[in-house]
Amino acid sequence: MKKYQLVADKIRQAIKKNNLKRGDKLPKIKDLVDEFGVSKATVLQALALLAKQGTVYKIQGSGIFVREPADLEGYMSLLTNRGLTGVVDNISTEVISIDELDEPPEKAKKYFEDEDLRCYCLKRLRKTNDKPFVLEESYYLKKYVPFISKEIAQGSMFKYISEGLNEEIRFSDKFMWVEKLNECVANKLELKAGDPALIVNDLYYMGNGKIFDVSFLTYNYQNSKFFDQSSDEII
Amino acid sequence: MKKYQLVADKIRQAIKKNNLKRGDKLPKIKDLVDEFGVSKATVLQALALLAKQGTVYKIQGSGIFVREPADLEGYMSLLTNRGLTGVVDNISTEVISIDELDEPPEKAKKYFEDEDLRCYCLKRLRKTNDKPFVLEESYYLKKYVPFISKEIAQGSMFKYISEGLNEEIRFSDKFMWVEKLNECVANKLELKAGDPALIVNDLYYMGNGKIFDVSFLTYNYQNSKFFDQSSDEII
DNA sequence: TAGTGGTCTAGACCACGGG
DNA sequence: CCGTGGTCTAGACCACTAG
Repeated sequence: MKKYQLVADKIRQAIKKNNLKRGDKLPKIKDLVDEFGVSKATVLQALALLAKQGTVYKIQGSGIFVREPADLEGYMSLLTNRGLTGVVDNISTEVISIDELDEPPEKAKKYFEDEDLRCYCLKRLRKTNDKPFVLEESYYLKKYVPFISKEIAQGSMFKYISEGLNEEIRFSDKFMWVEKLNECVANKLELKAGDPALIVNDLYYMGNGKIFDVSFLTYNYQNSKFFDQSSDEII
Repeated sequence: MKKYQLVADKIRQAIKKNNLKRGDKLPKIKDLVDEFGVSKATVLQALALLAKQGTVYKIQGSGIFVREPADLEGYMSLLTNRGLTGVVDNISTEVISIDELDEPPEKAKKYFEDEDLRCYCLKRLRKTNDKPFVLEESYYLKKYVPFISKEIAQGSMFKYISEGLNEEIRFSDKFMWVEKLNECVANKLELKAGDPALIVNDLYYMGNGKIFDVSFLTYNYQNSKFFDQSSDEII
């Protein structure tokens, strides 16, 4: 565990413990430096991490403040590459199919840059409180994800990749649009043909810069809403 | 202009000038330090900025590489708080109405934390290549945005606020969902009642942590698609 | 004008990737 | 093993906020 992550965790805990709310002030940087016995740069890194996650913001000449989202109940983060966490409760997963392909269909193939295009095609329906909210169609290169079983697919693929395979997801590209559902997809999502849906096309990159996963997510418009907290801080 | 911004600009220019493509390698950090005559920390800050903008990525023990989005033609960034830039061309704006209110409607009012709730309500229809792609309904607190004219609203509100009013937009919360359009909104977007739309509810914060703008954007599903590039780098 | 965050330096040492 | 990025330190000085 890196020092700045530890410091970030401690600050997060302190916010929770002291029940600090949006706009409440944190100790000044110098105090954090003394309290945690680290250098200013390390505290700044920790604060950068927290700022990126939407937990705090800094005002030059004034202080560090808690930035708490008004109310995220039921909203899910579109943007962190960490799967679904926290705000969406009672998630269950129905594995529809796991196929092994010599190469993915064109819509996914065009993004991969490896020669060896053998891949898994995984289709899942994910539910929250028994209501379907997203239909997933994912293509994983076997080169990076050599094995997927139904049991694995039942859980978090992110967790499996990072912990089970010890591969790191470093960044992602997302393409999003809205369209009308066709009957087949609509049925799976318990909607009707012509109903609206948000489509998210995700490209996930390994630590080496190669795409290992191309996914297409179709969200049920009635059971999914999203949030994002952005900040212009770098450090 | 800060040093790390200058360094970031120079690196960006070098990528362009040398026609570097996705996966191409940049000089190592030590060389960038020497070339620009700054410290390692400054180069790291510049690279953090570029990483955040999706321009580069680093691989420990290997190097710094160009991260170029495959093809962003026609896609717009949902996430930068900088208005619409670059990828969407030929933008025109039709100002529908500018009203002065003693307080905003409840859906916007609930987010503001100031006592003085006098505000402008600005409605605009934005088009790309003469096709409507988003209907905007924005509430600006007069305390922070004391004046809006039709001429101003015709241009970029972001530019007006940052350059004209010299106020800084520091961060934002976004809430997003998909719904079916009602007839009135559909007409403005040249769609039909019941057609799908992406709704984005934006909260924009000033440098002092106060919300000054609450906006509701309704996107035409046929004329708008979005992208986001994320990375887990902090610095 | 005091207090607080922002930028920058110079350099030490760690950790990972790839030949 | 070497080259490269990652983390961390200690401290100087700048820039902004607010009373």
